[in-house]
Amino acid sequence: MLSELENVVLGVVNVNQPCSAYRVRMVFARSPSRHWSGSAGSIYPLVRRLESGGLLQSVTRRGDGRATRLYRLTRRGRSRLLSWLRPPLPDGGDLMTMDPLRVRVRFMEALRSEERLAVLEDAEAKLREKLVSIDHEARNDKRAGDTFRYLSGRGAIRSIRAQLDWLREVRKVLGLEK
Amino acid sequence: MLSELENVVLGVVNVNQPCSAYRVRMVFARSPSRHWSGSAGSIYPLVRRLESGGLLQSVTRRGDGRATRLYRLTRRGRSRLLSWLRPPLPDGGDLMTMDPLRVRVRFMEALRSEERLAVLEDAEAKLREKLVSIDHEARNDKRAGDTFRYLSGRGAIRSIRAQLDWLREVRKVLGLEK
DNA sequence: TCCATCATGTAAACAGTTACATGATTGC
DNA sequence: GCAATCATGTAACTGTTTACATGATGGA
Repeated sequence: MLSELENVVLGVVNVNQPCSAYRVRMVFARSPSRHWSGSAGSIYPLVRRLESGGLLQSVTRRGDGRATRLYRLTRRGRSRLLSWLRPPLPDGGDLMTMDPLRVRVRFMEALRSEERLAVLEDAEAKLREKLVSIDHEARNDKRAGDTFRYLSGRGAIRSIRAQLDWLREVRKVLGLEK
Repeated sequence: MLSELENVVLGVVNVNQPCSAYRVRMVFARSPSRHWSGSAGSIYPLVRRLESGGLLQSVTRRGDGRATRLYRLTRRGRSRLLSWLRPPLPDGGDLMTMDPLRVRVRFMEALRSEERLAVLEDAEAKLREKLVSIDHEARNDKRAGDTFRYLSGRGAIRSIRAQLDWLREVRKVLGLEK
């Protein structure tokens, strides 16, 4: 079984073929989510692993002096990607997102009322800011015709909006409305 | 700096004081999210670590034959919990959730149209099922007056509903409406 | 008496991060 | 000539999981 990151890397290479490990790193580095850092220490060993497992193949671009390895999916690599993508999806528990804000609110009882309000306001400000930048990106993706990147961005937008709406519900229930 | 799990354990102990490591494990095991398993291998060394770091203190319940360690937060433990809870929150990028469904849709281009539909339908069914069980729990928490557990559950509900709404948008954009 | 649950722990493995290290290419 | 970016890699560490191992308690 491949890890989630390994499957995602297969997906990234598939979309950017032929694709250097460095480019894979940049995809993660520029991603709005910081879930995977795309650090050299994770990506280079990982693509090597996928190559020696027969899921990726590479050609080394020479002549221009620098040795850049460009990866492509093998047929086996492609069918691995497809079987990860296709149903059955992981079950409901693994499909649930983990929200660091939600876990804080779970334990927020320990705070005084004004501190609770401060947390909620800080969260709201940070989420709103993020929402703006992701919305920008999504509009660009739409304009560029990158449908699947656009749809993924739309998911992120809806998720953040849900967090924002929930924050107002939390305020209301805790009697912290402005 | 404590890890996210260490902070959450501090929160769990705080809410259930005096609290055995086993009970902490059960909180994770029964959680609808599978983000942390609460495995013995993570929890027992972790609480020991927090104890030797002066954030938890324990009394060993004897006399009834079994040796159960019951933990409480020390003053330092409590102030650590509070400083994790209080602003400033981690920035927007870390506040974003990572959604395994969203990353699959990002790469779904590789699938044929019927397969895409099958993925979306599978996701919808699994999320709906999860929604029902979390909604039950949230109602129980509300009835029991467990406000913060209730609010956290409400966050999960809103998050799943957002995923469900997004799934319909994905269908629409991809021309896969029933 | 037996099974589920409560209860504690360890060893090995695994995934990923941080920090370090090197060097070529492109544009100013 | 210099800085930013492209490009590849390793070593040490951290956090967590899986699998194993043990034993007491409470109820059918």
